[in-house]
Amino acid sequence: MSDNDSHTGGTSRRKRADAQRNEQTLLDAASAVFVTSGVEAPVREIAAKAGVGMGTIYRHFPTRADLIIAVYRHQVEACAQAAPALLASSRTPHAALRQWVDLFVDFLITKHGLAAALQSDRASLETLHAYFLDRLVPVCAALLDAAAATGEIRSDLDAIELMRGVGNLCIGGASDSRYDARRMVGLLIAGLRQSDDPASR
Amino acid sequence: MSDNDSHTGGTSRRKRADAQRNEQTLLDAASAVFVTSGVEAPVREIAAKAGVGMGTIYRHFPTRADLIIAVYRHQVEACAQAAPALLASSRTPHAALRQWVDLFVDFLITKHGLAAALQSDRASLETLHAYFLDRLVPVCAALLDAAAATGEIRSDLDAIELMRGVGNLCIGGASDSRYDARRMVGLLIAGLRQSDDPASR
DNA sequence: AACGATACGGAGCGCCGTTCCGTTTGACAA
DNA sequence: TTGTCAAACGGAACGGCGCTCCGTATCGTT
Repeated sequence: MSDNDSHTGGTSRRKRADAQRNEQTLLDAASAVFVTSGVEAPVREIAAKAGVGMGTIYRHFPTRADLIIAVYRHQVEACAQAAPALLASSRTPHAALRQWVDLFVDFLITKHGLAAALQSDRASLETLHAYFLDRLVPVCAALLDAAAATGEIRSDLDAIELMRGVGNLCIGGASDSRYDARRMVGLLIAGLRQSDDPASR
Repeated sequence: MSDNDSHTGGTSRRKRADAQRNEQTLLDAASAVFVTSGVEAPVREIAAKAGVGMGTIYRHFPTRADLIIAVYRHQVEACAQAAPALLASSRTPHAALRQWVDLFVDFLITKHGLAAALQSDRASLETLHAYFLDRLVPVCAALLDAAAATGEIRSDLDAIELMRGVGNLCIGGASDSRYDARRMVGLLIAGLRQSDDPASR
């Protein structure tokens, strides 16, 4: 629709060469800055690192969310596509769910501040929110449904809620030796198990 | 200790009346603004609500953390002091722990943005961090130890870690019908149980 | 070579936290 | 009551930030 399509009206206008170069330069710069300063790094810092002006960065990525999404799209995609394989290779759906959540957690805690950005209700980040949810919630839901079908876990929990919980647990998970996000998420997933133990209630 | 004592050095200087009034006015204003705009509300908004200048608010509460602490001190204290009673009245230490965490969660999710502020690593909020941890971690540790002593729960978890996990889960817990922080925390606490079920591992 | 269309750069605006200092006010002694 | 001064006040001002806007430069085509 709004894409610069290469077929409507024949071989129409393609994106200019310098624009393509700048987009890639910006992605590389943002990726580097996100590592050192987190995803909330000043826009000016990214622009400076890329050696471009403020206008350029906003033209390519109108909101910070667009930039973050572009930088991490590949890894999110990989995470999403790993689910079916895990489900097929694991002994139980619950094990597959656990492994998949591990992948997601690894991704989140290595991206400084991303988990926090994901949970933030800042309006400028709603696109980010939507992207992650749209892409990963169905994947998570499939794993959840499979595990619920075998009776391994309770079935009264939405994928959205679980993902938000996992995302929340990953906030501040890096660079703090007193907090291990992986362990907390492990607890959460363990708590998900259907318990026949009457003492639990 | 740090109070303006009325005896040291005889009847020495007491705090001026207008200063006392302004401090109370500021606490009331901040309390109101925190409800409507969250704990990250602009300082100017609080000053305006109280009808004082910028200088006044910073003189009474040098950092935002000081203000937040002053506003919520009573409730934190109540939460801390509830623990022994719960431990005495509950049938098991785990039940006491669950009830106490419920209290803590109720407190966090009703204060718009407080949970997020607690986890933020902004340097200006380190006082807030320290206050909550100093006050509540020992309380939580006592409950945790009691439950571990009976073998009800695993014993390899620090109170700090649990509290951070619970705090994290409460982020964004209000005003979002798709996410129930209480339920997530319930899962976490359930996952804490010592499981003799071999299928869990 | 000439000319649109496209993209670029950075000055500028508004918001925010924080500081700083000239002015006002309350408390106490004379 | 009045005088005095430390204490407290208020808000202008500064630096940093996100974001916009438009004059300028560059690309790709004729």
